[in-house]
Amino acid sequence: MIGHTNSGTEADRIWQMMVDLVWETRGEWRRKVSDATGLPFSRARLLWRLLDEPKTLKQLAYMTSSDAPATTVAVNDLEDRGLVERNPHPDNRRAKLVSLTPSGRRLLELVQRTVHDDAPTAVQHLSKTDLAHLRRILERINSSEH
Amino acid sequence: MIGHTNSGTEADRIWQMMVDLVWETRGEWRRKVSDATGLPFSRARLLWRLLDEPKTLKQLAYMTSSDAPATTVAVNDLEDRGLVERNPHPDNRRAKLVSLTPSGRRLLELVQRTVHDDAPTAVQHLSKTDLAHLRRILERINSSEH
DNA sequence: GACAATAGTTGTATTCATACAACAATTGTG
DNA sequence: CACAATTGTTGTATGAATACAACTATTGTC
Repeated sequence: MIGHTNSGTEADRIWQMMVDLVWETRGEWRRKVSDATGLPFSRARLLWRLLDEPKTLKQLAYMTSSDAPATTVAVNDLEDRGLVERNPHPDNRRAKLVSLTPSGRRLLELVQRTVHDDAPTAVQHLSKTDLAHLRRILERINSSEH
Repeated sequence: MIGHTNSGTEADRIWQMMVDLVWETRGEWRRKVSDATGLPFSRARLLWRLLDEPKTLKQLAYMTSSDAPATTVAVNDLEDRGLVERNPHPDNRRAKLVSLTPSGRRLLELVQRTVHDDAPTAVQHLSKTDLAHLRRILERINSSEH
C-alpha cells in the first residue's frame, strides 16, 4: 500500500497502522471472491448490497459511487446471469427494485462458505486479553460511528 | 464492502470488524491520491514503492503482482511524466534500476502534505487509554508478522 | 562454445470502469 | 395543463488492468 508520513495525531498514526495491516490482505481476498463467483469483483460487491433487501438502481448507483448508466449495465449483467431480477417499485412506477434471485442468494452463500477472510496469523495469535480489548475498542468505534 | 458471515474464531470476527472499518474509507482516499497526483491510483502506488530505494522492474512487477510487460508500460508512463528514471544496474547489465527523479520525489511529498489519511472521527474520539491499548496491540501484531 | 535461463521490451487482444450525451417514462409543481 | 425534475435505458468513447506471444540482450551452466 502507499506509505504515509507519521504526522498528525496519535489517533492518525494508529489509524495508519490499521489501514496498512488491512490493506495488505485485500488484494488476495478480492481475487478469491472473483474466483468463487466467476464475477468481476465489482459485480460481486453489487450483489452483496442486495443481501438484506431489494434496492432501486438509484440506491445502488449511490452506494457504489457510480452513475446511472454504469449501474444499468451492471444490473443487466447480473440479470443475464440469473442472479438478480428487476421488479416494479410499489410506490414509484419510474423506479425498479432489484432483488436477488434464489440463484443469486445461493451464490452469495457459496462465497460465505468458501471464501474465508481469516484473520492473519499474527491476529490469531493475540492473547485472549488483547482480543477482548480489541473487540471492545472496535465496538466502541462502531457505535460512535454516527 | 462485502458482508461476511460471523463464523470462524473470535479473532476472525474481530478481524472482520477491522476490515470493514478500514474498507469504508479506502474509496475516497484512493480518489484523493489520484486527484492530487493526476495519476491513476496504480501508478501512484508504483511511485511510492520507489521512495526508499530504487528497484528493478522485476522487483516492481513482483510487488504489484503484475507481469513484466505491464510493469514496463507503467514505468514508461512514469518516465514520460518525468517522475522516474531508468538507470543501469551496477551488477547486472540485463536489469535496470528505476528510481525517483527530484520531480517524482516532490510529487510524493506533495501527496504527503495534502492528502491526509486522517483517522475517522470515531477513532479520534477514543480515550487515551483505548488509543494506548490499540497501539500496543497493533504493534504486537506487526512485530509477530514475520 | 552451445544452450538454457533471466530481465526487459514491444505489440496485441480482452475485459472493466468511467464518463457523457441523448432519450423515454413517470412524477411533482407552478 | 404545461413544465421541470426524477428514474432508468441506450449508445458511445476513453482510459486501465490483465494476459499472452514473440522478441532482444545478457548471464549462468553444461
